[in-house]
Amino acid sequence: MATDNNRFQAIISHCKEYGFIFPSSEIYDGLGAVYDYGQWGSELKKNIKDHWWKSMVQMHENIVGIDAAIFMHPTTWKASGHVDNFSDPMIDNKDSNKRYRVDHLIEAKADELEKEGQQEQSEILLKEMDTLLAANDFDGLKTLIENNKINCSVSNTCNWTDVRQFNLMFSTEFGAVSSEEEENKIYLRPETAQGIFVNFLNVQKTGRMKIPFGIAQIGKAFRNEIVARQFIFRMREFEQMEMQFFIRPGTQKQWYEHWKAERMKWHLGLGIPAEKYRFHDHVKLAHYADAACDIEYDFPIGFKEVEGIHSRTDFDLKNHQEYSKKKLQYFDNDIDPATGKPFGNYIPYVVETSIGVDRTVMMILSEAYEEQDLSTDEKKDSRVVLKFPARFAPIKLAILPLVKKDGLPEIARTIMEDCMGHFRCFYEEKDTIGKRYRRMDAIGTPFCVTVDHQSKEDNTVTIRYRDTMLQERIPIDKIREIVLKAI
RNA sequence: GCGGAAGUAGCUCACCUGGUAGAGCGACAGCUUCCCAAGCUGUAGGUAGCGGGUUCGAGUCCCGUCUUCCGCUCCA
Repeated sequence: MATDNNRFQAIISHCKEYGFIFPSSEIYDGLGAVYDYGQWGSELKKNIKDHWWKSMVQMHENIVGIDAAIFMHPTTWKASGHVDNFSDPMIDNKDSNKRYRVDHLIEAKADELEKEGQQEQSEILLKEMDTLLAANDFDGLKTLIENNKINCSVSNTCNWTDVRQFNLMFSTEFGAVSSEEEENKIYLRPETAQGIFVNFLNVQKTGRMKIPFGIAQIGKAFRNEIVARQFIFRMREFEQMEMQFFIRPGTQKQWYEHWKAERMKWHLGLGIPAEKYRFHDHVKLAHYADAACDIEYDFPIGFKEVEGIHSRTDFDLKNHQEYSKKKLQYFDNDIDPATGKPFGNYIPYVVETSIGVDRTVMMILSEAYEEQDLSTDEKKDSRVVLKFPARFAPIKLAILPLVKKDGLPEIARTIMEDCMGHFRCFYEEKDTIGKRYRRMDAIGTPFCVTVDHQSKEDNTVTIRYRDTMLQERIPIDKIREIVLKAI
């Protein structure tokens, strides 16, 4: 793992040095677990998103996309379970460094008291806890723990930190006038999915969508992380590409398996070998799921989750229906072969595929990054090359006059004019040709064409391939076609 | 959160036991060059993370602080 970690660090350095990814607000010492995409990183990321969108939306007649706002009505997060499940006061034991939810800790003590026959004591304890929790009285909660001599089960001591609130969600104030009032508080979405659920009927009706159908979305989400490390793998502000697939109740198992297989096919289609992937089935399921798994990729830091496939049941739509008092149901006219009657009215079940954009970027980078030793007997030589699939490369084509005189730049410029409207090109006339090739390797440009004196005679150039470093002579008017075919 | 290490030019690093900062690469300008980095000339770039202390004098010693990396913990 030690060398793998070096590889991981090398990739991070390379990303910064070659304009892919910078730490956020670096001139102010950075902002924890937030990163900015630079000139080439943003191109790479955009290409990945475009590819996903194309394969999920464009290639499926029954899937459409939306772009919901990041701000949502606060009740959304009550309905989704995010408020209740992820904003509990926590406390750490200083000796064992074990972290507990305060309510769990106290409830366990109450259970214990009850078992010992101290029914009354137990009830008093729980009642006090409820009062303090309702009042957000953290000092009081700590005192309660200490007074009742509640020990950590690992260290068996009562040496506790202060009670702190763990907030999964970022909150902000809605409205220009600042106020202490709670009702002005709204959250930055911690997942994009809810924007799809609250628009379920809008899309279904206006798009005349028939079950089974999907709604896709690419967008930012925000979560406070307990530990924030590992580069862009775990960020506070991140981007998701997800699709919620609405289905008949009872068919969830079959669709879950379908999307598991489909999504893995997509991953293998990136040119990444199968042994770099594995499924990881969730044993402990989130509050909304009846089956869930991750697709994990073998990063330099080990196998880690890139994508999640969840069978979310009707949890979300059912809760939104309850909280909003609006019917979120689908009328299914199709005939059920089992009964000979229409399926009728129901809240659809949902299978979700959710892939992290930033994690995919990191996966593509990890897969592409290669340090090569090109030494011969005469001379030591090496290069760093990013072997991106051509469709993801930030720059598709570099156009290089061999020397910057004798009319060569002029010819190169006409090639530039011809190609720049079709894909990202880069023109460069500085330095020796070898140096320019290597610079392009470092940012993963798949093709370089070089204009030389022969170009003036017969309108040909040499095209040089990034991965093999081989060159061949091609007519100038074929360049565009060759690159377009590859991307 | 705890423990360890490190923070000097864009990058990698040097300055040994305190005396007012240097190299290579890179960048830029030019020369040379007819196909794979490290040929020649020139230029720019650092108040040594930040704050304080000791000292005649600190990058170099001491304290604090911030950031990063490694390990443990945590991971909804």
